[in-house]
Amino acid sequence: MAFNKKEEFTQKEQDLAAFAKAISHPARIAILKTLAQRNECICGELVEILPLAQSTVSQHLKELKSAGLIDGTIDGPRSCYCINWKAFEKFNSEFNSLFNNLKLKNEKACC
Amino acid sequence: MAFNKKEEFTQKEQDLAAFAKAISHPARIAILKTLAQRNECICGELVEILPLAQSTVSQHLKELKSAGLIDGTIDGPRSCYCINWKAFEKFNSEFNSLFNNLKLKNEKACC
DNA sequence: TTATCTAATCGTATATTTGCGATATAAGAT
DNA sequence: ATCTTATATCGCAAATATACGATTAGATAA
Repeated sequence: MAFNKKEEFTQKEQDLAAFAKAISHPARIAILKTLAQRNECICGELVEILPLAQSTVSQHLKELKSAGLIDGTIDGPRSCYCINWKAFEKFNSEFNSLFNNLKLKNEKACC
Repeated sequence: MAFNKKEEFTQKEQDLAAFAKAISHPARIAILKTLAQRNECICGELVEILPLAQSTVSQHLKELKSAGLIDGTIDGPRSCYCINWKAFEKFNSEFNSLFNNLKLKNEKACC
């Protein structure tokens, strides 16, 4: 691959893609689902729930955090995570404005 | 990496992740956006719009098609693509049932 | 202090993705 | 039949992602 061409696209396209990339692994979906149900969750609980090693879970949490989908705070020797609902709202509204709004106009059959 | 552990998760988690993976690149977002606006589109038009080589665009189209997000038919020497809105509906409803419904109950502040 | 417990990071192996040029295929035009 | 034209596929190189064990760092307990 000569070069990464991602910067050649619009910021909205990159943002949507980045959010989608963050939720593009079942382990991260499972993490978010758990956080959504419990409102907050300790890292160790997630390690017990998921069929993955502690280091791998930690890596997935790091990705979700750096993508802005979750927040985390250190609580003594452990780490507490929760969902950043604002990021989900932003994704939802951009996804809708891009696809769901257009859908209403264009649902006629095609190829 | 010893093994790919994706099959260890639920089917819903895998389906959501697969859809997200399909839209996790700005080029594929741009393709879908164009198809949503025009209802259908010839491959060559997409190649002109995107800052990518023809072979790369073709590859992205293949991924979108095998993920079920678009349909394509051969029209003489060219290929016509359009969005499969059903796939978007399914993603939307699963995404909402997983996150947006829970959000209403759990929006209190946390970590 | 030393020991323990929790979580993050490092190092590494392997798998997958991204991208392009070159080639193949298939339909239409000459 | 040959020449375009449009698209798909192949083959390769480089970049990223996935996963784990080992190690490190930080807080509490003994």
